[in-house]
Amino acid sequence: MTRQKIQIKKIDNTAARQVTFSKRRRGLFKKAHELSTLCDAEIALVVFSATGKLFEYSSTSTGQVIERRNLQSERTNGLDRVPSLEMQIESSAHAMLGKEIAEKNRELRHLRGEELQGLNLEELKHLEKLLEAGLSRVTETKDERFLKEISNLKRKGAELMEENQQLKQQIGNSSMDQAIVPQQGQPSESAARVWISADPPQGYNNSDISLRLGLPFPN
Amino acid sequence: MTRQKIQIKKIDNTAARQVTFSKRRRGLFKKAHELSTLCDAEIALVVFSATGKLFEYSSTSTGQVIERRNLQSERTNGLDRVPSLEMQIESSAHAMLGKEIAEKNRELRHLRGEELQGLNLEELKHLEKLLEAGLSRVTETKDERFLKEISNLKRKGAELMEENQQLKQQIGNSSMDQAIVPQQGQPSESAARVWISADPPQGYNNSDISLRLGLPFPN
DNA sequence: AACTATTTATAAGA
DNA sequence: TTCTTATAAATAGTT
Repeated sequence: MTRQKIQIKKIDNTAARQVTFSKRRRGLFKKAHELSTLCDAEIALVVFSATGKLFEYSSTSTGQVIERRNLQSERTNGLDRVPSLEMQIESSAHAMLGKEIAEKNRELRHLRGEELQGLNLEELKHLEKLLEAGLSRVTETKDERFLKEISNLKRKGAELMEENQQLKQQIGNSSMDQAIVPQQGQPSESAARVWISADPPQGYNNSDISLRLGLPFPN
Repeated sequence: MTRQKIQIKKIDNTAARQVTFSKRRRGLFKKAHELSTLCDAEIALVVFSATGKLFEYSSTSTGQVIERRNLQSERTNGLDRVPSLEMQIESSAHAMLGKEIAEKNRELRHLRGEELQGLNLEELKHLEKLLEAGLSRVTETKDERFLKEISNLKRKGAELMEENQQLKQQIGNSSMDQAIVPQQGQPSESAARVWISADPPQGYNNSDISLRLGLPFPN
């Protein structure tokens, strides 16, 4: 556009082309910057050279402008959205996770005895075995838990009985020296009062204990 | 840049700014196109006016150039990647699906009687009930399936017996007229030969049938 | 990278 | 918005 007007078509000479690319690229970026400054515009300019080198200019951030463009073109039409390789990967990953969830749901329904019509006899038998095994393990664990509670309670009961005995002895001893303790009850009755807010002192069996302590198995 | 040189700073007058925006935008797009043509460059130019209007030029497709840019900057650094609102949404959806799968896996393991140590007595009891219910449904379905097979086989057996009877009669009749049929056997024995490649003709019970027809429950 | 003749872009005005 | 036009800016070809 000086010395001689040129045709706007690809420059054949490689060296000349690269020189022109450098010059014009600078000019283009300058113009882009002037426009954004003068007119308060948000601009992103991405340029790949013929050799694949990336140059970019942006008034703010290229990513930000691209995102804004995506939102904009999403609103107007659905066309020319950037599919984004990552997005495609994410989508297929999403689909796979969805399938996995569907499969697990199917498994769970089967284990709950639902939707069995699609299963053949072999599968039903396998499922039954699975459930029997699971059930026996769960029952076993539950029973172990019960037994542990029971032995805990037994131990606590024994400890309390022992403490009770000691208290009885204390009371018996001090009633000889001091008049503070009321003398109208039998020693066993006054000792029993220690138990009022806890457990009955005597005559309980294991199941009695668990119920009276308000354990979480009311049936 | 003519009649008078201007400062590169925001034009205050709104009307003047809009005029300049139009003029310079056209110039910028023209320059971008010339660069892409002359130097075989791939260009995307995205411009938002101060009023939010979107203008874009691209030598190929804006989306394509953006995608190429994303790949490029992914290779060089991890910076300024377009986070993309959708990508963020996808990511959190991904995380939620992941959690859902983890939860379902936990449920499945519990139903298989695994990892029960984290459950309390209430939960164990609930799990046990669930398994009992599931197991009873599965067993029921399985047994129904067995019974259906059995009645099917009974019906087939009855049909075959009837056919057998008819064949016996046919043979009995034709042996009177023709010498082709060998006479050395009892009528019942020659009739029995019809069964050779199928089923035994007589003396079976239901379980016999099911076994001999090779049904899919060998145990 | 620098020069410069020319073309091109465009500010201001209509 | 478009046209005009004086002038600033960009740049093709050369060094």
